[in-house]
Amino acid sequence: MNIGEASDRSGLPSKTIRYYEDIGLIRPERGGNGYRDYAATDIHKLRFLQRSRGLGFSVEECRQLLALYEDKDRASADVKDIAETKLAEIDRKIRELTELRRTLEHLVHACHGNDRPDCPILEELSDGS
Amino acid sequence: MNIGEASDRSGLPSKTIRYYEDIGLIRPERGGNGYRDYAATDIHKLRFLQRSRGLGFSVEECRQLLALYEDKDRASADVKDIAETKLAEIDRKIRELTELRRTLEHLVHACHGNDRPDCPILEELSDGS
DNA sequence: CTTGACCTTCCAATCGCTGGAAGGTTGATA
DNA sequence: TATCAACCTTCCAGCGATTGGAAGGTCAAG
Repeated sequence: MNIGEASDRSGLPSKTIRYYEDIGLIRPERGGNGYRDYAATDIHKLRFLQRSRGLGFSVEECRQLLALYEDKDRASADVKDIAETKLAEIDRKIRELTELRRTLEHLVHACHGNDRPDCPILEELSDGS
Repeated sequence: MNIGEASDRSGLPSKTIRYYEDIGLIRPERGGNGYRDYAATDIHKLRFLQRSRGLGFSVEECRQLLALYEDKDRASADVKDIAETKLAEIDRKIRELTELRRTLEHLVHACHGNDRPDCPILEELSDGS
C-alpha cells in the first residue's frame, strides 16, 4: 500500500507519515520502485498515532505508547506501568481542559453578544476578576 | 518601569514580553538608556495577554481580542464569536480525550501486570480496538 | 508517448517561545 | 573610586511537530 492510501486510511497527511518515519516511529517496507509499502499493522500504528497526537500527547509520549504495540518481550507489568502513567496524564489533561471550559463558558454566558460595546468577556480578561 | 518588573507584574517572562513586542502586540516607551519603559496600561495589556493565552487563545486571537479591547466602539458579539469558537474546540478535545481514556483504562484493567510477556494490552491494541 | 497523478528527497518556514552569547547600565559595597 | 552582581540590550539559534515547495522519478490510461 502506497503512502497516499496509508494517508487516507490513517487520517494523517503523507508529509506527517514521512516525518514519523524520519524520527523512527514507523518503518514501512520499500517496493522495488523505492515507494514506501505499508502493511495493515502499519496502518494500525498510524491510526493510533493520529489519535494520540490529536489528544495532545507529545511525539515522545507516542513513542512510548507505541512501544505497547511493538515490544513483545516486555513484562506485562511494565506495559501496565506505562499505560497507567499515561492514564494519569490523560486524567490531568481532562481536568485542565474541563476547568478551561468552565471559565470560558462562564464568560460566553455572561456576554450578551449584541451590538453594544460593553462586554463581560473583555472585562474579565482585563481585570481577572 | 523596567522589563523585569513588568515581567513580575504580568506573570510573563521577559523573553516573552520582548517577543510580544517583536510581533507588534505591545509598544512600550524607551528610556534614555535604551531600556524599555512600561506604563500602567502596558501592564494591563500584558496581563490581558497572559490570561487569554492561558485560556488557550492563539497569539493571533489575542491580537484580535486586544484590538477589540482597545476599540471602544466594538460590538460584544464580535468577542463572543471568538470565545464560542474556542469553546467548541475545547469541547472537541475533551470528547476525544475521554474516549482515549476509556480505551486505555479498559486495557489497564484487562492486564494482569505480572512478569509474563503476554499482555492483553498488546493483544487488544493490535486488533485495532 | 504524453499527460497527470502519484511517489521520492531535501531544504525552508511556521508558531510561540526559550536559551545563550556578547555587550552596555545601574546601584550597592569595599 | 573601583568593582561587582544584577540588571538591561540585541542578535542568532534551536525546540517540537509539522507543513510547503522545489526538483525530479514512476505509473496507468488514453
